[in-house]
Amino acid sequence: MELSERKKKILQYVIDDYIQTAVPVSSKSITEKHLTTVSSATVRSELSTLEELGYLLQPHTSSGRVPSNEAYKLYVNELMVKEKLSERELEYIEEAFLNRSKNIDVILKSAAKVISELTQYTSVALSARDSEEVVRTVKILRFRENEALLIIVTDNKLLKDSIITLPDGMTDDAVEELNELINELISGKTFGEVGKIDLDKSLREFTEYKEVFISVIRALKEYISTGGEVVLEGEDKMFSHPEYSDIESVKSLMSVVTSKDKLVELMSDDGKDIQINIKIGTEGYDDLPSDCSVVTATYSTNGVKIGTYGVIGPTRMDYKKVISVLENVGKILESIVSKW
Amino acid sequence: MELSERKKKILQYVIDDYIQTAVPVSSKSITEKHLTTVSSATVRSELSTLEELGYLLQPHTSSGRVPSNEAYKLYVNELMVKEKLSERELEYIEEAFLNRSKNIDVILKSAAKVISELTQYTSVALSARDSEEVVRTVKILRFRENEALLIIVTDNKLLKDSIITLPDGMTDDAVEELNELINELISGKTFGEVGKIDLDKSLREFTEYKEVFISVIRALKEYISTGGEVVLEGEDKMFSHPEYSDIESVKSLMSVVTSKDKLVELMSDDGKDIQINIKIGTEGYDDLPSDCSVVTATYSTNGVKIGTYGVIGPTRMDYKKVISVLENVGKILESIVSKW
DNA sequence: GTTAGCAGTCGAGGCTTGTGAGTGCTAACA
DNA sequence: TGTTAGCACTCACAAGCCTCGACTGCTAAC
Repeated sequence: MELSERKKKILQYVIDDYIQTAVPVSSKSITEKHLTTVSSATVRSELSTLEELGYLLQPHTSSGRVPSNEAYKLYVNELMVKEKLSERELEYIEEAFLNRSKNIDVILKSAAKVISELTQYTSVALSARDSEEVVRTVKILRFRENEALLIIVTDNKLLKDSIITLPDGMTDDAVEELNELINELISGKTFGEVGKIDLDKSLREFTEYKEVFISVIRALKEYISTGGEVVLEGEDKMFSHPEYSDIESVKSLMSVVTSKDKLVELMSDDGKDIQINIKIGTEGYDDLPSDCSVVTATYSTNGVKIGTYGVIGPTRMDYKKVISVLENVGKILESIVSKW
Repeated sequence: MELSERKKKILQYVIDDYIQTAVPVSSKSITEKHLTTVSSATVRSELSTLEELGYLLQPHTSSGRVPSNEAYKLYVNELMVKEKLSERELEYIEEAFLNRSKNIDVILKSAAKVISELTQYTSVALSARDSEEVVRTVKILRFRENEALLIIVTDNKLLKDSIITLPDGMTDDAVEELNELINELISGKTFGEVGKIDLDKSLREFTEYKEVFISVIRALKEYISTGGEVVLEGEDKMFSHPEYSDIESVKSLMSVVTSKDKLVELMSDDGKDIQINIKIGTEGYDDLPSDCSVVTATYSTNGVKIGTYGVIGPTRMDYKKVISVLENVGKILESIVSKW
């Protein structure tokens, strides 16, 4: 059943007000602030229809109305008026990525920070570690007699480095040779394929510096299997929402947000082909308080994921703000990365 | 005034019990659990003397006693029986640092995690960024046409790397030359001295690749001035202490713990010449709840700081456990670093 | 379809009371 | 002088009760 225009308006008022105040919305307040042409009794009858349709809930008989999860879904799809960010906010985003390193960890951190600052919600960033992602090159850079940096460059042009140990007496030429061999073996392969490399077989072809070879492959595999970095920002912002004013709910939020595995599960997109993913009410996630929403956005250039960013907060979340921020951060990130 | 042996014993019982249960300790419980040879009335009179001396507090007339900050200080200095870690715990620490990178960030993270896991308190790790620390070498490693890694190696043998951009057409020889020039300028200098380098003057001597030179120096200065990495672990553990069961206290704890500046201030040692630093009650730190303690340990090899590690928790903290863990982590860390 | 009026509902906050744990004091004893 | 039993006293905490006020639902009239 399609809602009448007036019902839609009223529902929108209820949701907007509730998002702002966190207090159940009464018929009176609607006639005072928005619909001054009709009386509260009229609004009341509309409200009770909306309640029958499942869009509104009443915490108890004599209280105002609160939006249901259904209502929020309708809101983000139809009702919501998208918000434009202010000049200041846009500048703030730009500046955060100015002069920035290409190291994936650094970018994750900056993005998470910007998102949390602008939305005032707890934000999370996951570096994509897609098994379909292709390793472009691997480089071994020796910087001391016994130590070298292993740099992994992937298709999305972001980097990750880690330190490996070289055996005594290894010449620069040997390092170079090893480098070439490893590249031959690995570059062009997806993460998934690298994970399946048969060490024994490869070792037969390359016998001289087995240990280094093994440790390089191990570092690579470890990097791939750790499933991406997770960055958290603004965890203290959780406390500012009245729905999380009891310890128990904050505790459960925290336990999810500090556990990498749970977070990754929560931020997985549903396989839908949309860029921004909104989970309202987070039914099915037992660890979370029931009145939680998660909004995530996955950014990519040329079909290769850069990462997934998002915020976590109460169902009564300022979706329009959050979505604008995520969209704008996404735009800038993608333009920066594709410039390289 | 020196306390009698029995008073000391009783004080110790009170503190031990209170640390375990978080409930004010009654005279009766002491005679039941520890001092079965005397009556509760006797203990009561001892308790009231201890209270007069300022070691005990009574939340209200007719409740048991709670240790004062003075009592905790006495406790950690004299009364406390040091705890030995179990075999399992020692192994756990060892394993955490096995096969570990020398990158300072990675080490910080592991250490913070181990400390938090074993003590069950929120733990914090600061990488030392001592202005007295000496830069041993700086290395520019080119890994792509326009990009290079800048690696900073300091006296404590830990590393930090960041990415810099090279101008088009720069030859490998030029990079090498730049590398030498920068090393000439910087190696052997302390962080403090590097910070004071006069860019203009140095530029006169080196004109060819000004921009790269500037960006290298800037990266160095930035690294030095950011004042060290801060790692936080086990923030969710705060919730398990009954003293932080109201939102306000958790909020204030969180606000300190998520702010780098506040944390650094809090973890500064008092300039005392001891390795382990205990702040009880944290008077003077307005941002923290008053019933907080911070125990920190600064590790070093050959007089060079590796970092400062610690836990933050309620005054009613299991000091003996915390101190043992910090000592053992310190031992292993120092032995690992000095092996290099 | 809209409105005013009125009774009914329910949560929040304030007040009262009962309960029990724990102390302080006193007087007696070793 | 140290120790003990006994008893009156104190106080936090929880349960129960009451009042207040914000809303709603319903009804009858426009």
